[in-house]
Amino acid sequence: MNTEKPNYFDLVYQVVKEIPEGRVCSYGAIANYLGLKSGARMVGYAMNAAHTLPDVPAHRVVNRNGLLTGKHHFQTPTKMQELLESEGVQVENDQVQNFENLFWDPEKELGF
DNA sequence: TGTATGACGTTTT
DNA sequence: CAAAACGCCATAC
Repeated sequence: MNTEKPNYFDLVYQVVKEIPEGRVCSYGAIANYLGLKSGARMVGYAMNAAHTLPDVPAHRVVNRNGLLTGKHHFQTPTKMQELLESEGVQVENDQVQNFENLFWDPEKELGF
């Protein structure tokens, strides 16, 4: 009984909102956690809509390379890096340093 | 109503 | 090894 369609956007918001401060996550990781194996695009696009939501730290979500691909969609292209650095995440050349260490895995952190 | 595109990632050529 | 195409679903025009 699943007459309602899976609102991927909402699911993404829930996970992103659970990302602790000073941590970063990747689109694919969220997509994988939600079952969107190849729907990483949806996660990124969801972030675009997430802009209207205050509890969705999209700046903590980066691509698989740890690159701030979506920085250009923020209030200012540098805002994303500013926010990350403000939380303790070192960013250089639009790339998250120590990305592996700061990586926040939903399945792992949430204790799937 | 249909086409085009998008904050990615994986797979194949 | 590198580059290109595909897949996924929703929004925009």
